[in-house]
Amino acid sequence: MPRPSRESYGDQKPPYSYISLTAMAIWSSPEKMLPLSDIYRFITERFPYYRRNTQRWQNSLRHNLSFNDCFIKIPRRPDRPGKGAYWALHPAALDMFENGSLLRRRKRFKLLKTDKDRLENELAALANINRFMFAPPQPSVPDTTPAATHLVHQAPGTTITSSPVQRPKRSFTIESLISPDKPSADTEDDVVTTPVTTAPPVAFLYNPVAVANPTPCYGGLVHPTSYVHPSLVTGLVHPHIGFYPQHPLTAAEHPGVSNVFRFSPTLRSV
DNA sequence: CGCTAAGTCAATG
DNA sequence: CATTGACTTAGCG
Repeated sequence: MPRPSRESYGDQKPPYSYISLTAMAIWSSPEKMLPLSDIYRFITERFPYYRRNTQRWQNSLRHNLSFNDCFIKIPRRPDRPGKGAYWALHPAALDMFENGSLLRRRKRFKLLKTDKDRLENELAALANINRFMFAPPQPSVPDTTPAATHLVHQAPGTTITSSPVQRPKRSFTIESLISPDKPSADTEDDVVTTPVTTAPPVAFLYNPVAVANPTPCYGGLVHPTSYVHPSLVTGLVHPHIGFYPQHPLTAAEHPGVSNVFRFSPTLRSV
């Protein structure tokens, strides 16, 4: 035996809840988001216990994904093969297990209805953008070089109803759980160092925790974990979606889609 | 022990 | 694959 390698619980049930397991899987991925199938794979590869009764626990796990606000479903980019959406962690839920058991959180992570609705709107809009961005003609994926050329445009009536989501807490504990397997010089320690920027950053990272490195955008860099004021947002950057300049989508042309470009109070720095 | 998070079963899109 | 509900099980203060 070369080495035990994995956190070998053998065939014994690991001391983690489905939520913990799922969070680990998602967090271990480069993009911080995974399709269901990959979440399954992560779990079965690491924990032999879950190689049996798959029907049962996978059903439960799915139940968790839908039921818990800490998981957000992000539409798959049409130009990526595979089925099902991607699942990510809600940025505000990263400290879910902090000073708590991995078997049972102290409290359930629940979004305020208002915040939940907003998120839903944004994600719905995201799906719309996908359709239009990857329309029939040809999939011009503006992934690598954004080249945005549009001015800041504060959406009319963009009220920043900053709900009292105080999160001055720490980072993630899941991180350490999966580290033995993943050296990744991923997230540095300089997290949280760049709160509210006042200058150049002009893009809004839809899923701030999804990208390992700062994403170059029009006008400067935006740290994945930084808060970007809505008035500075000219487009949207998402690791899975690419860059979307605000221009092509005006409230007028695409009613109901404009709010994609508004900053969501629920997605502040972590 | 009580509270409530977590897990199960299963119907329904 | 995803959502939901009704119900059971079980962590933890």
